[in-house]
Amino acid sequence: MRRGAIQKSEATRERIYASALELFAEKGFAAATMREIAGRAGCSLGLAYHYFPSKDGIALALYERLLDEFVAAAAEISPGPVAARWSAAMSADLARMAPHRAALVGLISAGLAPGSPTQVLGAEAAPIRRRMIAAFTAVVSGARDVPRAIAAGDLAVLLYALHLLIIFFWLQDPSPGQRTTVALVDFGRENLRRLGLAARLPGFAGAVRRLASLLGPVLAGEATSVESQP
Amino acid sequence: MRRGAIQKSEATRERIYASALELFAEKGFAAATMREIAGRAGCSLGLAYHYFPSKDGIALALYERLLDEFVAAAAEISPGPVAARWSAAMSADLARMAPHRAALVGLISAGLAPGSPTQVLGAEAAPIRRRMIAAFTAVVSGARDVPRAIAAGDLAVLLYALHLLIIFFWLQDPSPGQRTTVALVDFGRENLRRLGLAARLPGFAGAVRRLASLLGPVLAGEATSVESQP
DNA sequence: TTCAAGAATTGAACGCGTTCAATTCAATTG
DNA sequence: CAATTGAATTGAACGCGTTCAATTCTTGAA
Repeated sequence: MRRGAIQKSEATRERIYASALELFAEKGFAAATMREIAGRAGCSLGLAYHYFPSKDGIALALYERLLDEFVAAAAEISPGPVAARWSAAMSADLARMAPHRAALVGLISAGLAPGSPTQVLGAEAAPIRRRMIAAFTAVVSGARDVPRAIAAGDLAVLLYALHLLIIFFWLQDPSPGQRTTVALVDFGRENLRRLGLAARLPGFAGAVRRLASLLGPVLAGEATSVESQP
Repeated sequence: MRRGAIQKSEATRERIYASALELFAEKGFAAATMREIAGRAGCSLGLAYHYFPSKDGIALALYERLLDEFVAAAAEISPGPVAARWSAAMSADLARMAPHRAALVGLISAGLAPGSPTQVLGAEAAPIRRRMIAAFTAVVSGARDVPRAIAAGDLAVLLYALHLLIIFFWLQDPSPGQRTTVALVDFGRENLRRLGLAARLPGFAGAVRRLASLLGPVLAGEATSVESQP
């Protein structure tokens, strides 16, 4: 096997991937069948399984591309207040994901089943979650207006949790064009803008630290194993 | 057909329901097969589908029982501060759901697929969501310490949204005994206790109203249809 | 040119959730 | 006591995602 063959197999893989994304968008994740995906790609059913481990796996490949784009885009956001940087990152992410809503719904649905390799809070997806937290740390660190009382790492954990919530909501948002989700991002930006004021309130910084300490280990994938109690 | 037959068919239905719950708990929702459920109930596969529309439908029947219990329990909570009433409702709900985590994971997973009758934010589940909002309205109304600036209906919508979030998190919570979720409820109670102070801050009451106005229509199932734009 | 080796590709098969025409059964009616 | 009616029940069948032994194709070495 040589250069030509590698390109050919890569092209086949790409054809399967592309026809899958088309069908997911056309008829939804569940209604798109692997046989139809293979058929449109001009190959047999078995070959689709040679290139992808499962139907979910195709959606996962899409998600990983989007993840890379998110991380790259987060590093490029122009300096400014956290509120502006966060909302820029979220808006751009939603825009990138918009054409793939159906595929991502399928992924999330599979990602809730325990034992699945794509489980959202599962051990196998921990590296993905850590990359996202790192990306949000970059978003926070590039801002000058984050109060001293609030650790950048804590804020990054909370913004990632908020990101997860907003994506979940967006996938289900029944409003036309998902405009409620857009309004939710606006709402988040307005309130993030008041972070400096809020941080002066007694108890606020402590609450942020506490919430981050609860969610952080779960999201980063630490201390999630069940210890035996004597 | 008379009394005796009705009782017999009800008993059959209950046998299928019970063996399904057993198997969900034993091996998880996905690994429990309809053939095995029917087999343990001592009937044929087809009969299970005579009594339940689908595998998800069995989990939905469980959820509806839990919903009834939640509504009834919410009405029985002793008077006191909102924080205490909310945390009592949540703790009791988690305790009731604990034995059925696996079944509920299956339900939630199905409830994210668009077009499914069990879709969490879908039109068909709107009556269920309205009942939950009504139950939370009762929780709020039974408290004397809710600030005037915050409408009971708005707070109920937000507490229901928080309930959904906490249940979602609980279903995925990898910490032993889901202790992180318990800590999250404690955290919520502590912060709800400060609602009176927070309500005095400029902008807080407005933010509550705004968020409730965004989430309310989606949760209550209003204005979710796509209007044609001229 | 021949050949062995490994990649690319196939399609039959499995168990799953689900459907449905057919059958059995029990109870009311004439 | 049949006859009838409708519910309770069955099991074969369908299409799905997935697996895998078998086959074809490609390529570098002899």
